[in-house]
Amino acid sequence: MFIFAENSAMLDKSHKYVSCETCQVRKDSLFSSFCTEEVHQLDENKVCSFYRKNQPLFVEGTFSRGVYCINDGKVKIFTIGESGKEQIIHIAKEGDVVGFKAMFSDDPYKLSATTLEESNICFIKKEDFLSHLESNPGLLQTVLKELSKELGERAVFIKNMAQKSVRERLATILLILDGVYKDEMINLSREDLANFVGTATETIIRLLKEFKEEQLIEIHVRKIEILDRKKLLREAGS
Amino acid sequence: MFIFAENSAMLDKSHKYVSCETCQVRKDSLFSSFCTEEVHQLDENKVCSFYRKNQPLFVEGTFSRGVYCINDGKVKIFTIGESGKEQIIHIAKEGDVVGFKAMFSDDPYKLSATTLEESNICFIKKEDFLSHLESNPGLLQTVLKELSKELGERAVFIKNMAQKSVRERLATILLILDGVYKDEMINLSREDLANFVGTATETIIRLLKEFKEEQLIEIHVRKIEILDRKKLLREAGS
DNA sequence: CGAGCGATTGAAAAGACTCAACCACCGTGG
DNA sequence: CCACGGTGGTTGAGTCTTTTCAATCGCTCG
Repeated sequence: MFIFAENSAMLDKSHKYVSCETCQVRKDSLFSSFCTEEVHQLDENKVCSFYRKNQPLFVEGTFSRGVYCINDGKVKIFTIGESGKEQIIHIAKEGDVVGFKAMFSDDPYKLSATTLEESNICFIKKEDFLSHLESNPGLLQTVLKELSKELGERAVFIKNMAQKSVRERLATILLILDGVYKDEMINLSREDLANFVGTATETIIRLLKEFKEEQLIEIHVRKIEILDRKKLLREAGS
Repeated sequence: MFIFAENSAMLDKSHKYVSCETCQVRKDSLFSSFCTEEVHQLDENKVCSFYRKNQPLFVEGTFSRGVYCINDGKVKIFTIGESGKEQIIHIAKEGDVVGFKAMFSDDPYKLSATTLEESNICFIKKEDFLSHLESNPGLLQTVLKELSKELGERAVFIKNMAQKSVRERLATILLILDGVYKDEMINLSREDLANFVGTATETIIRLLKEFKEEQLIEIHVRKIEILDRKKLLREAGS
């Protein structure tokens, strides 16, 4: 059923204007602390857009004009290496607010963001976001917390990259993705997976096959189903 | 002359109480925007301590009680992997303020900090720091900027770990250390170097030998002198 | 003087990468 | 309706970097 969902109209997405008042994901977002009045202001000034798969939100080297609030869909955050190879740093999902880190310095984006699937994403102008930040101590608190959380996550990421084998890293990343994709199955190209794990796509394919043979995962063409989280965690070596 | 400095009294350090008013490194620190009154307050409440080599400032898993302002010395920031191996994330130097990231969440430290050499370090209590943060928008600005800068640095670090060879990574790290140690020579154990580069100490030794043979560096027992920054940058592949 | 730690070297083994070829699926256009 | 081209996925084989393990060395400290 999962497997064929893609072929049905069930999961088709299209442009829809989402009001912040009724937005289901807002309560988990940076803006969870907003009062009715603030939500209304947010709603007035945002711009809600539909993105197809593989459309960029922003590109490293350019300057921030505002933040992106993901209402629905997934976005990869990555940077490009010398050789042109992407390194994915993070996958953002519904409820995540993306691109606000670059707003606190006058430096250009150090990362790029591109949709991984069809997505509905709202844009909030830099000045609006900053003015909310000034007037709402709760938002500031949340932002500081988020920044510090991400710093911690990246330290762990660095450690994983530095100390774990590719096999362990793949297991780790699959578990992270399991959290991102929640009730859906993981749906990433082999190349994106490789660019997240930091390895070659061939290696990813071979290791996925191993995991499949060991009954840790099931592969449905492009989608990956986690069968045994406990064993996978053991494989991840942490 | 450099080489023998260690044996003379010239570089010996000892405890000294540094007044924030006259502190030479404050102007480059988080507290650069402070007015006379604020500097005075800072001075009143800080505690200045002398640390020998290899003393911890804080340990991952414990809770933050305040921030550490390095007046003199170097501090490694690291996390411990499953196998017990350290992964160094950052080396902090004079003027750096360390440990304030953990203060914005209620989570324990995710990183540890330990001195790499004899150091003079001031401690500012959490409540004092936070109260300055509330009353001084300039400090908040600086903190946000710093957080976003570090997030960017860690993304680059991840990319380097994921995409570069050990040799390239060593070159990269040597250049970073060159910036940290400025006019001094790099002075780290092979093991610390390995834990920064993310490799085995034997590999570090072999690669340092190669770099030495290629006239990129000179090795004075434990200290490393950079001879050719341009070539090293080329080796670093960026 | 002996213990012990950090640095060094050598040799063998393993993990991962590269390259090249091939396959499978999908949408297009004739 | 089918051949075509393109993209993404898969496989195999050979190569190379890096790791691991074991042994040695040199220096410092008690």
